[in-house]
Formats: sequence, structure tokens, C-alpha cells
Amino acid sequence: MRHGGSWNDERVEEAPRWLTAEEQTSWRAYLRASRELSFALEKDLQCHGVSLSEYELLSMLSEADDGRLRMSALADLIVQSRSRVTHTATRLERRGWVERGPAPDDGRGVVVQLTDAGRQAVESFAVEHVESVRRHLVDVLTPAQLAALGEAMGAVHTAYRADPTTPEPSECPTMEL
Amino acid sequence: MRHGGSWNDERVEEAPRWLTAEEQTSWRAYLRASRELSFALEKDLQCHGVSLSEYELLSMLSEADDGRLRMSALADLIVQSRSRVTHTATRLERRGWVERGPAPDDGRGVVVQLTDAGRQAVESFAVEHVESVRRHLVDVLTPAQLAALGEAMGAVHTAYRADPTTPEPSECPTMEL
DNA sequence: GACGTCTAGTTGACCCTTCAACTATGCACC
DNA sequence: GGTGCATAGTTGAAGGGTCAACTAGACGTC
Repeated sequence: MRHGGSWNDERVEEAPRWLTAEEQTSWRAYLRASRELSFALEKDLQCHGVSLSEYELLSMLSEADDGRLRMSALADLIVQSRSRVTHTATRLERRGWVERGPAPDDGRGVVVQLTDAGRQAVESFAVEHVESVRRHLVDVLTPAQLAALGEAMGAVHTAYRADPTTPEPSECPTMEL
Repeated sequence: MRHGGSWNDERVEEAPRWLTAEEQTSWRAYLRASRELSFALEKDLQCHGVSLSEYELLSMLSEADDGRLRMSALADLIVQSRSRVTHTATRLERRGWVERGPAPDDGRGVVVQLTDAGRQAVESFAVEHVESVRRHLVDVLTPAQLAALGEAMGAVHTAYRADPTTPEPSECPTMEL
């Protein structure tokens, strides 16, 4: 592993493929701006006392049939761990914005239901949040740029779905001190 | 920009501008994939016992002259709050990967210095991390897509710099329980 | 040279996320 | 119909991030 000695290819161990200058530039630009973006959106939302992940949960519910969704469906939609959704839902439940009930078809399942107060809340956030998304993302790009961004991220998503995470179970090889 | 003022130049209360279907699609694609991406990168790094933000800090230091940077420069480079950088640096210092010292030119300042062990550590992470970035982002896009992504995010960054965060101090207007 | 203000960085408390158990139900298979 | 395993969701502790308060040095001004 330590490519000291004769770091020759006994078999595997290809030469590390660094990023080209262009790749590096794009990657860094992504890294920087994505941080800034989530920072900005979070901050704008904060006025209303909700985090982005709370907003997303409520938002998904508000778009769902009858304002209800299974926990796991919610987790998939907003790309968060089950556990995190549980905690978030608990917080929102305490505020009276959602309620939990058993899933009719599956004894293990839990359905989250948006309450009237919850719907009212999301709707009151939505306008300003969309404004925020426009200000920080949509309106600063040309339609073509935005479309290209969406397309690229779509490809990232597709790749991720195909292979969510690659380190083999027995992996995590070299680990010093 | 104010959209050419095509429809409504009234000073007050414009109609809420929702996202168009295309805008919505792109925005959602971004939101989803950016979560997945940071998730995947974080997970791959986790093998080595560092988080992405720790890695970035070390990485910036390793690229800097003499492996040293001011705290504030570091914070700007990796787009994190001062406080967060302090905490992260403290953690890395405990592991012996960085050291803190006073800034020569400014009595208030602190410079973070990458130690030998620290440099060795980053270098050992780097190969696999780049691999990870390739697998989840760079290699799943065409060069043109990656360039477009970088360009779009560059524009997001520029806009953010111009106006980091917009809620006026007296803002956060309507706030119901 | 003392005052007010601004910038750099740290600290600690609180909150959110993560992670590793854990419960409970569904499902296959013999 | 019991055994084994997979899935759904929860829990609590541990760790990282945020926020507001704080220390301390710089800088301008009178």
C-alpha cells in the first residue's frame, strides 16, 4: 500500500489517477458553492424556526396524497437516514405539525400525517423559501445553466443508486494510529 | 437580475414566483444528488477515521506554503464558520496532525501548521479520496457535463459572495408558533 | 494615550446527527 | 408452525456544529 520501495504493480495498484486541472477546478467550485448554498438556504429558513431538513419533510408531506407518507418513503424522498427522520418527525410532532399512526397494510410501518397546523405552517414558509432558492440558485443561473446543473446531478444520482457506496465490507485497509 | 421586469415592476408584494416545472426538476435533482454525494464521500473517508471537513482542512494545509495557514484563511477556504474551524483544529491537534502557533504579524492571529505526521496522514487519505470523488462524481459525468456543473456552481458562488445572506437584520417578519 | 470599535479566535452550552443496539413485524422455507 | 432472516422503526449515548458570549489585540480619532 505504502508505495515506498519498488512500488511496482504486482497486480492491482494502478497509478493513482489524480484530477486534471479542469476536473479539480470544477470539483472545487462544486464543493465551495454547495456549502455556501446550503448555508444560505438554511439561514433564510431559520427566520421561521425550521431547518432545511424539517422543511423538506413537511414539504414532501404537503405534496403527498392526503398529506401522509410512510416513514421509510419519507426517508428515501429527502435522502436521510431512518433514524434522522425519526428524530425530525418527533420534533415536528411536538410542535403539532405532524402526527404518527400505524400503517394500515404493514404492522411494522408508521404513517406520518401532516396536521392542519402543519399544512398552514409549510405554506407560510414556502413562499419565502422559494424566494430564497431563486435568489441563491435559480435566478443566478441562465435557464441553460440550471438545466445543465440538473442534468449533471441527475447523472450523479443515477450512479449513486446503481452503487450507493463502494467500500467493500472488509475494506478500510490501511489505518495508522 | 430582476427578470427584465417583464410582468410586474410594482415596488410592493409581487405575486409569489413559484418554480417552473423545469426549474423544480433541476432544483430537486440538485438537492437529492448533493445529499447523496456528500453522504458517499463522507462514508468512503470514514474508513480512515476522518470526516470530509477534517480532510478538507488538512488538504488545504498540505497545499499551502510550508503547510501553514491562518485560522481565518482556513475558514474562508473550506467555507466553514470560525468556531467550527476552531473545534475541528482542536480535534486534529489532539491527534497530532496539526499544531497551533501565534501569527507573526498579527498578535490576534493563530497559524495552524501541518505536522509531519499530519502530512503523512493526508497523503495516505488522498489517493482513496480522489478515487472516491471520481467514482461518485467526476467519472460519472462527461467532461462537458462536469465543466457545466463547475460553471454553474461558480456562478452560485459569485452570487453568494456578492450578497452572502439576504434577510435584513430587522427581517424574519411573520413568525407564528 | 485613552476611548470606542472592529477583527481574530476561543469557549461552553445546546441542539442535531450518527451509530449501534434493540423491538417488533413480515416473509420464506422446510 | 417454528426457525431464520430481512425490513420498519425507535431509542439513547456520543460526537460534531451552531450560536452567543467572551478575551484580546489592532486601529482610528480626538
